[in-house]
Amino acid sequence: MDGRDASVPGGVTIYEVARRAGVSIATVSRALRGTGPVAGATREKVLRAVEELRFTPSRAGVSLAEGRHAANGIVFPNLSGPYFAEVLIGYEEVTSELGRSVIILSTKDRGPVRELVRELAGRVDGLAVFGSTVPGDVVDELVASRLPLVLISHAPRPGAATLRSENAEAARAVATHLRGHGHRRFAFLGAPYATGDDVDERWQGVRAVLGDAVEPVATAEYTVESGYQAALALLGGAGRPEAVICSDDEVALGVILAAERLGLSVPHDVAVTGWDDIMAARHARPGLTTVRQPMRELGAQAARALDRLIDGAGLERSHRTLGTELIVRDSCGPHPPGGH
Amino acid sequence: MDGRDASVPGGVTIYEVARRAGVSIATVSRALRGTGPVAGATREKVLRAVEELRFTPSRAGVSLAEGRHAANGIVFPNLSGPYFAEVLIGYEEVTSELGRSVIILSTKDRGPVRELVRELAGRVDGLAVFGSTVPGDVVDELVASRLPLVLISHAPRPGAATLRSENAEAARAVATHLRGHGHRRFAFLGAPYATGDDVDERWQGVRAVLGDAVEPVATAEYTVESGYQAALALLGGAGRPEAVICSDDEVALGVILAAERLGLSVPHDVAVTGWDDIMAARHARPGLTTVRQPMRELGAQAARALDRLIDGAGLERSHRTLGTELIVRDSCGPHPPGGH
DNA sequence: TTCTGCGATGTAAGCGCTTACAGCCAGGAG
DNA sequence: CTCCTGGCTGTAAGCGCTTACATCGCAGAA
Repeated sequence: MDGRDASVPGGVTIYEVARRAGVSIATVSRALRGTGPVAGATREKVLRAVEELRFTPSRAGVSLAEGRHAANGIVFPNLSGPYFAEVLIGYEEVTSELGRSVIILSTKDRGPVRELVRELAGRVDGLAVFGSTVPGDVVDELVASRLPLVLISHAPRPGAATLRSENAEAARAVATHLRGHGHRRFAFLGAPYATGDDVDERWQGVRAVLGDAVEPVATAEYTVESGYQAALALLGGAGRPEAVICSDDEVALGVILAAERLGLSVPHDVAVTGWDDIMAARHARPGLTTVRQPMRELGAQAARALDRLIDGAGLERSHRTLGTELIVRDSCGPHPPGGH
Repeated sequence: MDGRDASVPGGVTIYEVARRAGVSIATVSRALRGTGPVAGATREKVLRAVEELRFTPSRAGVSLAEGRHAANGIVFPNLSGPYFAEVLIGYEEVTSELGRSVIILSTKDRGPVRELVRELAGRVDGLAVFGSTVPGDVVDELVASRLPLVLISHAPRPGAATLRSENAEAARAVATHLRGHGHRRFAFLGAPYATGDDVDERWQGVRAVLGDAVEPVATAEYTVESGYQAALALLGGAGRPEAVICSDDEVALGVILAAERLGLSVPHDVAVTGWDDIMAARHARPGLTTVRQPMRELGAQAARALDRLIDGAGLERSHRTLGTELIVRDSCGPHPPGGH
């Protein structure tokens, strides 16, 4: 006679538990949540009935009565590379610890993003959104709706908390380091980028140091494949740059493969740097010089910021920037032995 | 205490829309959902009011009234490597197309898995669960609760649909191919494994062909790092195997790195194979011979199977196996030029 | 003209839960 | 012996929505 216990349709309800335990539904609720006093013997009866009927409170009923969903959302473009996945790991871990579920939404190759985001917004208490995954006016709408909102890797925006890693300074460090190796002609691989996004900031930082010596080059996506393709063209032609600064580790790994394919040695013939310090950067041959970005921490902090916004009644609209670190390996140029 | 927000985040309710449009809430609902007839002019008024008030129906209210959550869950151990992420991509895409949200739960390093899974089960219409992420009795409980359930990469289990990729046959193909290269002493890298899971099936297949010529070797995890560590020990010692069959591409990439570190040439000194055909397998040097597993398709089919279970009233409890394909590259041994 | 049929709309009953409030029943104080 | 107090429990009012059913006009049929 046990029906479904874990879902709305046809599930065991609190009324059945109450009847079985011989108490009222209020008592069942109090016994289960620990709100209000319940006599020991009564609690026993209730718990037994719950066990026997495999009762789990209907989430929809609870949400409606409590006025909260106990769920947070996160919107990202895709999950193909390590970057978004790592951020998601951090986000899910903290959100889960805070007693909320995580609802995901991927926007890549998705038509009705506006509708999907609205739908998502309607079932969460707060939302984390990666920059450039959602049209600006949709973000405006979210802000206007006063939904607790954290924008990740997005330029500071009034009305929403933003969280990102430091870009410009690290980009200058990369450029300076490369110039220290004696390189003179540079390419920055990673466009197209939108004003104010991470890649744009990196480009601005690089440009600030290298000026006209660096040329921006577009890639189709931030993947090994597109880095490879772009690099084949870039390195195969005349006027090959001495160093390629990539906006992303995966692109950089593609560049290294292309160089190898073209018979060029990295870093001797061409230096390469990446960004993010994904796992593969350490294992690549040569080891990829890159900028370490605290990906999981980004997700974790987004989750915590959201939590604060949610029960802090939306007062704190902070803009936080996490530190990054230049990780020098072998792909950027020869280093004295023992240096690491 | 009377709450500040009378409602689930979002604030504006169907009542306000109705008042503003000068109609009843029933009409608003009908106009929005397209159920029942609504005069053109009325619909206009309603839509305008909705627009002006930025109304989004409260999901909890809808769920309660409809008796469904319009959300499906997925439980995986972690999201670190490409495997689970790829499956998740396929799952999310299809689930989203079917008009449901995706709620995720990661179990790795999580204490109260039982509670978390129960909680999740209470807010979804169906659940996809990777094998070995959840204790057996919790699975039993889910089955008993009659929640639509798809077990991914799990041995067929009465009461739940299961979905996996073919393992044993492909494993035999790998073993046979390696033997064709003339290798004699093998190691299988990837334990510890549980009876009936993917890795166990692969091991059984390999063993069926190679018998005592293959020795199982444990790795701590399925990561590059642990493959690397395990291989350092395995290849550094005496009696080094001529071929290492890995249960996972990431482990295999770690083995290749370890071989390089030890000054061994792949495949000349030691052959290596992987499993999954992740992106990096193609880009590795040498290219990694592996078994292609349709990761996204696994997720997509899980989503579709779940959908069928949900509105098919749980009739179809299927056990499906997706085909895999041996992908021969250079890491398994020398091939005649122009071969593959 | 009266009646019928049907499109358009409103009314109200839930969906499963939480919780303010009221009621009840000891036992101790006065 | 009465009154009060405080612990325990029940009653019932929502939470925001969907939808069966009732109602109301109005057009076309008789």
